[in-house]
Amino acid sequence: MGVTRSDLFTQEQNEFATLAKAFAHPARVAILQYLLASNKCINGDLVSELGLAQATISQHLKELKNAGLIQGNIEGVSMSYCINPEKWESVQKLFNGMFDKIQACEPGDCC
Amino acid sequence: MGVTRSDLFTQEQNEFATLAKAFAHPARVAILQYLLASNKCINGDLVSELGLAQATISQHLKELKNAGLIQGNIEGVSMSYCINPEKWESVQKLFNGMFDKIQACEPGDCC
DNA sequence: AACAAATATCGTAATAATGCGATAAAACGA
DNA sequence: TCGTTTTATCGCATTATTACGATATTTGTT
Repeated sequence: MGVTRSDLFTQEQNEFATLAKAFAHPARVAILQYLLASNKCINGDLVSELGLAQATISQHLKELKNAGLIQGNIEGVSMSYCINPEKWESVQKLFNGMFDKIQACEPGDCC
Repeated sequence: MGVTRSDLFTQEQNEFATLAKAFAHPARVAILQYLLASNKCINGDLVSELGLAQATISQHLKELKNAGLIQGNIEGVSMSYCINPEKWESVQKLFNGMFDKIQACEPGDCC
């Protein structure tokens, strides 16, 4: 008990939930917004930008990387992170595939 | 330690993260897809549809309701849940506001 | 009123997520 | 090589999430 029953759901449902989980923390949202605003970015900026400890930010960056939303390159002594454009576009399509499924309500059918 | 530092982030970032958290479980994704597919819906359908216990589904429905994504009406002895269309639309706009922020990469700027 | 059906809530156990200090690892310059 | 800077990982404490049986609540029926 206490463990998510991924086996009960479709691959798409699990994938959607996993991506949503990557968005489900304000620090990660802030990181993504920062990367979106400045195409070029190094991790050090984030430590001074957000009020969290370096270890915490590194952990959030790892999760975003695991989700495929960002990618990192070694830039000399520091690290350069940016959005993964292909993944970003596919995620937008996945989410809009969900959002667009809503249909007009017939009066009486809806609550 | 161990508690999310919501005070460090903007209201928009916290709101975005909270909504994403509502999507961040395959059972809730499945529930939303079911509600999107059938405009009319009662809770009992979901218990037989998904493989989870009644108490668990009721809990997920509560979270979706708290997030404002769905709304429930008493329908005789049972309960009728459906998507909240206004909220749904505003969430789509919020997410696309994020997704659309990506800009074309100048070669050399990106990693 | 008594019963049945459908949901919600409670209590509890297990797992996941969050935050951060300490430390390791990697890359550059003197 | 040694020291500096930057990032990643480890270990731990704390809080949040998930699941479900048991029970309470609500509504309609007889």
